[in-house]
Amino acid sequence: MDWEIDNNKPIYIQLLEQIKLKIVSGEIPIGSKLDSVRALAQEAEVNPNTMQKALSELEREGLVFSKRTSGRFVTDDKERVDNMREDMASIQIKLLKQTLQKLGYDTSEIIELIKHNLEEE
Amino acid sequence: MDWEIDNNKPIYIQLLEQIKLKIVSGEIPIGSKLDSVRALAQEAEVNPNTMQKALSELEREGLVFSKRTSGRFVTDDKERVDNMREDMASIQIKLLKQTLQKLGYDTSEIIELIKHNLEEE
Amino acid sequence: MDWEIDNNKPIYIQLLEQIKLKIVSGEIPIGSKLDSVRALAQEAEVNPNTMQKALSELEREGLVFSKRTSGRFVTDDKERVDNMREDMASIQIKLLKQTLQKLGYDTSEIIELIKHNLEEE
Amino acid sequence: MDWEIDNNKPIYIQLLEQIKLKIVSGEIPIGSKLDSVRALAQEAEVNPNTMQKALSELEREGLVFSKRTSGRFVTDDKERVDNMREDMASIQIKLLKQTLQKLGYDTSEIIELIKHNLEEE
DNA sequence: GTGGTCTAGACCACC
DNA sequence: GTGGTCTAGACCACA
Repeated sequence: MDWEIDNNKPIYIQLLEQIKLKIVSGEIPIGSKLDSVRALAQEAEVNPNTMQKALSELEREGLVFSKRTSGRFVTDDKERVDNMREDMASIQIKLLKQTLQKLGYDTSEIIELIKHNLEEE
Repeated sequence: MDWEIDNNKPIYIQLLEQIKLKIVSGEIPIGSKLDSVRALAQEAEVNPNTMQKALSELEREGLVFSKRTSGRFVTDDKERVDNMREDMASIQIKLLKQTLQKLGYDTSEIIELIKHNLEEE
Repeated sequence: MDWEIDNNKPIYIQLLEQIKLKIVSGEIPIGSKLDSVRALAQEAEVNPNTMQKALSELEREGLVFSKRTSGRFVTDDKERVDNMREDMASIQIKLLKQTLQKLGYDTSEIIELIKHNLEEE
Repeated sequence: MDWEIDNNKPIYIQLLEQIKLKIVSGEIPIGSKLDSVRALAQEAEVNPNTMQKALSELEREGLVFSKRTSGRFVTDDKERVDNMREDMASIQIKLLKQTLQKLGYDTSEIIELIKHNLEEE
């Protein structure tokens, strides 16, 4: 697992987001066991408390659950994960649309812009 | 000018972004005079210092300049504003692309998704 | 750290300049940790906000970066610091040259003048 | 007379400095009559009050004097002007020396630097 | 009246 | 404890 941490956002949020992305994208399969907090923390070079906070948050969101003694697991609720993936995509796209509209682009221009930007490189 | 402030981001950043959007979208015309710091602060119901900070940032970005005793003005450099508009759009689109890729969508899926989401509503 | 504040310039600019000088001259080593905003402010006998403003500027210039909870550090980019040192010197010299030219001295006179003034004392 | 005004310094200071330079450099000859405040203000595109302030200041410094009804004149005290020219040069050079020393250059390095910078271009 | 600076003091999230 | 943000209120030079 590769981690990218910068100083502009709370670290635990960054951890949270990156784990979340890996779960919904399937890079971390549903039902699989996560490494220990300590191991993850070491890997990401953060304080274990910080990693702990990220995981607790994921638990709150239902993406992850812990079995008392055997560790933490990714939820095995495929539907939930799939929905989340679609929702995240949909939300991002709508936010983009909003922003571009505020910038004064109309719908047809937006489509043009996106095509142009997606194609290049 | 209408202001929307929430608690998820520093206020001065939100002010900054909203003014910026209005400038690049043309809602505030290039070369025009802005209201005084105090007036804007009152309108947005924030402390004058906070508004000042937002405007200073805009000044750093070259979107705005101040004449010490006669007020603050939007730059009259049309090209700069236009470029900034395009850049902002382009950056947003690329960020979306990145996020969707991290979510595991490939380029053709991304295009499908966007079409689907833009058309609805 | 010794501070010299007068009333001819904004305080935060003076703080900024003095810290900058100490960094580029190596008096404050690259990569080292700065005292906390509060400590520095107390030392310089200014309001913490004023010191904060000075440090934020330095951060904008890339000479310093902050880790939100562990403090502020001098950049460890030696090249950047060295370049800045050279640039600052070069700029000062060119400004001097300009001024002396405006005073009506030609290049050879300028060299004479400088020699004369540098040697004495 | 060509004027360069920016927004980073008090305008009257900029006017003052530019007139002063032109007097000590001889561009405006000693004993000569200055244009009227109104004419100068128009030329420099500033408020007459501002130009007035600059000239008053020059008067205080003894570089300029006014004859009740016939206008303002540059002092005809050649020695004073010459001294001022030399002093200004000398002060600038000493300031440069100080700055470079604070940047950590020793005297021989300073000479090298200056040679290098003066020769180029 | 304008932008700009400064202080004092408070609060917050983060680690 | 750290940096960061925000408010309230004051003062200044400039035009």
